[in-house]
Amino acid sequence: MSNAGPQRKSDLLRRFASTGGLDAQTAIRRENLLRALALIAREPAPVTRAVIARRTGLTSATASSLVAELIEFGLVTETGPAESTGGKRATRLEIDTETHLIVVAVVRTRAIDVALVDLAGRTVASNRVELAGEVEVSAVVDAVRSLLRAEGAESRVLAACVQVPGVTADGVVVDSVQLGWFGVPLASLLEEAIGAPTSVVNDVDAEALTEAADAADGAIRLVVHLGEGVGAAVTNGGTLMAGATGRAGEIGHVRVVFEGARATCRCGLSGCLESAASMSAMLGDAYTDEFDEHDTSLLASTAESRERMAFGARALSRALRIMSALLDPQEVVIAGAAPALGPHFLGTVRDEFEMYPAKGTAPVPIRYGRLELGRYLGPARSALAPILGDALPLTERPAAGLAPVIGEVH
Amino acid sequence: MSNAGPQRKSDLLRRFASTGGLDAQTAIRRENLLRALALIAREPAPVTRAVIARRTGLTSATASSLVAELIEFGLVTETGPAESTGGKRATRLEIDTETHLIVVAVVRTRAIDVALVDLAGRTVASNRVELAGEVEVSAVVDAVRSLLRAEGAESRVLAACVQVPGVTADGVVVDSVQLGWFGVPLASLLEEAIGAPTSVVNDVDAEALTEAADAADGAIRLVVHLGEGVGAAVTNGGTLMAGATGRAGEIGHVRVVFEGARATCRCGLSGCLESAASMSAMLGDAYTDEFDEHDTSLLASTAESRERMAFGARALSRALRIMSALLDPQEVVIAGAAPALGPHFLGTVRDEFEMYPAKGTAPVPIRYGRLELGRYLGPARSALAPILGDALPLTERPAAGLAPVIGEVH
DNA sequence: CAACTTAGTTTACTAAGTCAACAAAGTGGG
DNA sequence: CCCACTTTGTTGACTTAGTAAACTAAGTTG
Repeated sequence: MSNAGPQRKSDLLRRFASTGGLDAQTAIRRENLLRALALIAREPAPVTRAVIARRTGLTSATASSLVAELIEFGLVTETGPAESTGGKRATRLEIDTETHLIVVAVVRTRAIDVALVDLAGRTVASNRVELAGEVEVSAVVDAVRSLLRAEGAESRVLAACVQVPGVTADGVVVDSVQLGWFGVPLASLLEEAIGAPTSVVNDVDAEALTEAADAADGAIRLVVHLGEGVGAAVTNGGTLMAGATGRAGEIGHVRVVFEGARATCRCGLSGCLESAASMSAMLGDAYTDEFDEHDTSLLASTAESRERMAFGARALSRALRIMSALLDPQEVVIAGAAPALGPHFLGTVRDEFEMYPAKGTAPVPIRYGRLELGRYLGPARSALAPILGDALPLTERPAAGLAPVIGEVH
Repeated sequence: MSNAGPQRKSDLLRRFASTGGLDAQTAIRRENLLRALALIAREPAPVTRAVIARRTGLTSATASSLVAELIEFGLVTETGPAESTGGKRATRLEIDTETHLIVVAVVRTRAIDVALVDLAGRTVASNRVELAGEVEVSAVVDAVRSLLRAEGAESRVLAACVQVPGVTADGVVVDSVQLGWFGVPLASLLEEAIGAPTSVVNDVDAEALTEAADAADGAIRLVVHLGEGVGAAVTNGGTLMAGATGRAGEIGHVRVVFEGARATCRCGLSGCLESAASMSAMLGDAYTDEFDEHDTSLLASTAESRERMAFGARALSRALRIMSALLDPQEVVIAGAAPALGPHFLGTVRDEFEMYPAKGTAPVPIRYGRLELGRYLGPARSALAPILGDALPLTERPAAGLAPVIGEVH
């Protein structure tokens, strides 16, 4: 780290931040830099300058020049020589995890989690601030500032993202009933406080992006979130399909049960997917906002709860059949708190799904969301998206034995 | 037309045909050429070099150079001066309809339609060849050759597309039960015969592309095709979403009717969407392969047929509710032979759709496919896609009073 | 150890942008 | 009516970032 952080960072932002007014020449250079970066980040085998040249079709001279710039920016480092393949040994390239950090803040109704994530996706520091009453916007800024100061990382922040429950658009929390926030320009507030570009993301979208982390270009993935309600998201490559009015995925109140609908849904109608397949519908009072996804003790304890889950699985698979026939996705992910329902529920959904195999459709793997990926990857990816697109998958597992520091920070 | 066709054409193909081995510099030039071309084709107001410079953010020097090249290629022409806006009068630019032509062949079970379409989307010549027995591959080549000779247009063909019923992939008719063709490399056969790049497209996909003709970037459209079966397609901007295994849109045999399913579907199961909402299911024997979409005489004549249509509308709207909640599309298009079902059917679908408005979703316009756009636009767009992307919308209406020449050509 | 391979850099060249000056052809006020 | 001002489009000098090919560096293998 010969070159100081802030210097390097502003160069980087100038090169990558798509402020619209990019001229054509720098745009293509940006494209090539990102292609090289994506290769280094995603390829399982060691990547060298020669590999970049071969895989991108660029000349080795260009590959060298791209790598030089990526190293200059603190995005990539050389990590010793690779084995020879019959000639001079190549120099391994890896993502630089020492220079830049991503700030992630997850705002919940009773707590704020703040984390620092490196460019490989490892959580290098985290902290939870418990909250007494309502969530104030300033509490988010304070929580972030505290952790940065504690880690001495103020100058290493490349980008930040705040995850909130509710409707978000363009850095603004448009409508969050859970937090009581309406029209809060959260991104610009935090941006001013920490001096790094900040994005704001919805919790369901963040989760879908986490699941789509290693997506190849053009891969379609259908993510269904089960929580208090039911939502869905479609990811195309590494990006979300937002829909014409930004309301794609609102499948919770679509009617799927036409006979034997249990009760009226909170929306006023009956037979909604949500009233059958949400966590609340299946677990009743056992499911709360602070539900622990790893606790499976409450499940399937009574005949009634088993029956509820079977009913929910049936309703869910109905919706899944249509959606997956339409999109022919790579896979279907059932995320949110659903993994806590255990293998039996997933099995039931699969069985129901395959009970009516639609002619002409391909079999689709259905799996649970990967809780072990950690909750910070989706927002971290969102933070980087405006700068580096989805070049960095951030799929590295969290470092073993790193327990989050729980407690107040002032 | 000072510069002869073939010369110009090969230059054009060299510049645009994405043979993969494009180097980075020519790639960006290609991009800019297409941006300029798309502006000229799509903008309602007259486009000039100055407009291109302003809208693309490129300098006026670059805009001039781009336009010069487009004119050289026979894609654009100057059409007189525009009004002054306080200074020198600009030169209007329009798509050149005199130089290049697109060949479209539509293969049906008993006839082949061939058409020549100009770059504005106008059908400038067409012919139908009625067939006695089975459709031979050579008949397609002959039909195209005949029309080209009759019009003296052999050297003006920029690209071609053949539309066939059945499964197609990469220029090959993989499986067409209707034609009895399996693994026919149709594209390369015709390409050799006429010396222009040729693509092969499925009829449902072609239709969806026609409907998405004027799509803005990133616009999501859901097109449902009603014919002998039921299929769907999702278009994102001007391109089709194919799915992980190329089987997106196969919603015909998804179960949507759970109570009171009429009969077993031809797939062996019951309650399929197709068994309720296909044209065959709703019209019975009145619907055949050679159904005339403009003939509405058979419809709703009996109480039973009215009831069948209502049942079909209900089943269809169930599927539509989920799909549109998931994708939040700009609009839903009911295409295929459906427009022949008249306004009453569409009204029923809309009513059923809106009967259970899912909370959180946006209202979606549902409309019939636009038969008046003509059947050649989708394939024509597919023909150009490998060369010009979707720069040219081809949305011009067919020239009034141009009746297709019906009869044998030898 | 010589011959071959592979990695990566250096140098000359090229494509295609930007910038700024300028010519061409209009409009409009005194 | 003429001169100042606008707008369009072109021309030429300069810049960015690519390619191609020669070259250096550092290995492996017969």
